[in-house]
Amino acid sequence: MRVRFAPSPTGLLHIGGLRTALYNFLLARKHGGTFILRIEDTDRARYVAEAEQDIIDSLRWAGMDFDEGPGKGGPHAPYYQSERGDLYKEAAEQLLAGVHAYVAFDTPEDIEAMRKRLTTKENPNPKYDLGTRASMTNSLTLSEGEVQTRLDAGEPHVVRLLVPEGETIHVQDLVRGDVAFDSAEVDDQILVKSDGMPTYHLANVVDDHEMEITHVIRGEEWLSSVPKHILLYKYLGFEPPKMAHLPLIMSPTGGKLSKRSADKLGIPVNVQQYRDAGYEPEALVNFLAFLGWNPGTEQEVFSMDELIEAYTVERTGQSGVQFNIDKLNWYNGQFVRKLSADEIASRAREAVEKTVGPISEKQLLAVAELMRERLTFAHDLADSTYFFKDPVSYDEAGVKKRWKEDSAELVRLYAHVLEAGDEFTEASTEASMRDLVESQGVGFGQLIHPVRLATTGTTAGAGMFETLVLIGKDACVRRLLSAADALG
RNA sequence: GCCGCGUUCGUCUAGGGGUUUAGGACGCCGCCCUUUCACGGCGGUAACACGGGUUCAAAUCCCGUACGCGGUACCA
Repeated sequence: MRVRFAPSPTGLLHIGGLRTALYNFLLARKHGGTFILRIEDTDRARYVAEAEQDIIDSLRWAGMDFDEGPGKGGPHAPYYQSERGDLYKEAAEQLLAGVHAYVAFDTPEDIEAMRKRLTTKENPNPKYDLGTRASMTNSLTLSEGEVQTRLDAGEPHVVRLLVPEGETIHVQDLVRGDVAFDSAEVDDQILVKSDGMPTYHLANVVDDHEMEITHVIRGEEWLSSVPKHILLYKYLGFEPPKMAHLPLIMSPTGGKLSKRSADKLGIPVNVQQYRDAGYEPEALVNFLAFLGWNPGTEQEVFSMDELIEAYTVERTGQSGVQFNIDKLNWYNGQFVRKLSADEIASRAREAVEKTVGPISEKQLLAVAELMRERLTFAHDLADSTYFFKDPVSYDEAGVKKRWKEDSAELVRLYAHVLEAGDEFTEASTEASMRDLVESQGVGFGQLIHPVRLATTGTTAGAGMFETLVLIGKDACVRRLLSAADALG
């Protein structure tokens, strides 16, 4: 089994692309097959130089190493379509020789004029097909000599697929079953552009055959191109690979998840943005795997190895799926909690130091250990600045709810008790608080809530006494006293 | 317009003739745990697009309609 991920380097890798790569990767790993990366850089106008490195980095980050491809080589190198021109040229010549393709000299203006002439309400997109090819300038309408003369003169031309008449073209799609197309609906696709580069359709068919690809898994946007590919496989004498067309990822507001629509909703689309936002790669992978696929069990959280084990193409869904960032975030929390305190600390360090300045490894580790259950992202640690700095303000709603008439007095008393004590441990801080409330004849809550407010500035957090110990005796006393002054 | 694909809770989905008072997950709400917040546990909210057929029986099969998505490029 050999599968490929074949992106076009026109921009940063999109999560839809990552999901396509993932399904290919899972299939290959499950069956001990080969996962190939091929760069489809035949569109010189849309080429983006940084894109290739981004694709490679993103795949590695996500834990999907490829077996053959750029920088890695392999038996079918090179893995750039721009460097495989001879193969496409040869194929085009073979098609021309078998009269399954023809040369066309029409200029873009000619085609534009033809379309304008033929456009009606019923036919808003006239095609260059078996209905119109006879009225155009090509090797089907020109004499052999005339064609040769133009070719010799170096006249710009393209090579087009000669689509047959009256055929029904079938595809056995792994996720959709039998899909049939009438050849009358298929246009005479350009196979070789006037700059000599192949179009996707030709290059893709030639490469998939030459690289011995057995399974093509790609987005549904390709389904309507399949009849062209089937024809090419047939005319070239190639065996078509098995195909699976994936449901598209849609925006939460409907429509496809484009860069623009996502930006508007504040949803990242590029893998790099997820990486920068602090997502765990396993979480993104798990989430993406479940966007259009499910294992048929009730397990939701999967490691990459478990996904490989569980994956089957047959369980792929058929309808478009909406992107849901809440679920992704939930997955992220699941994976963050699986991390060691050490890993959480190293991921959070940059964000924490950015808000509170340099801190010791020991301290950061202790905070990570204490707060881990409360995190959605590792860098959420940076939100709890009170572990490192005195609070500069107190949560307004919290003060209103928890800070009573007697709070300042009680907090001061507690500060004095802590200051006088020899010990400063979870046990000692709790014991002195319990003693104090008893001697003052007040409820436990009347002290602990104001103490939390005074020492952290918030009403939420980990266990109070563990938190106090981490903050440290001097800082606790100082904070209690200054809060008592500030809040009265 | 034409062609192709699709349509089960708000979202991701299970279920593919009787097992279903349609199951799970996210979200939301409530309760429990608890000094708080989270985690966790328990419970709740909420769906078979519509209309015809086939059948003893349809979410499940067939047809139609509606709606959504994709394609209709010398882009991939």
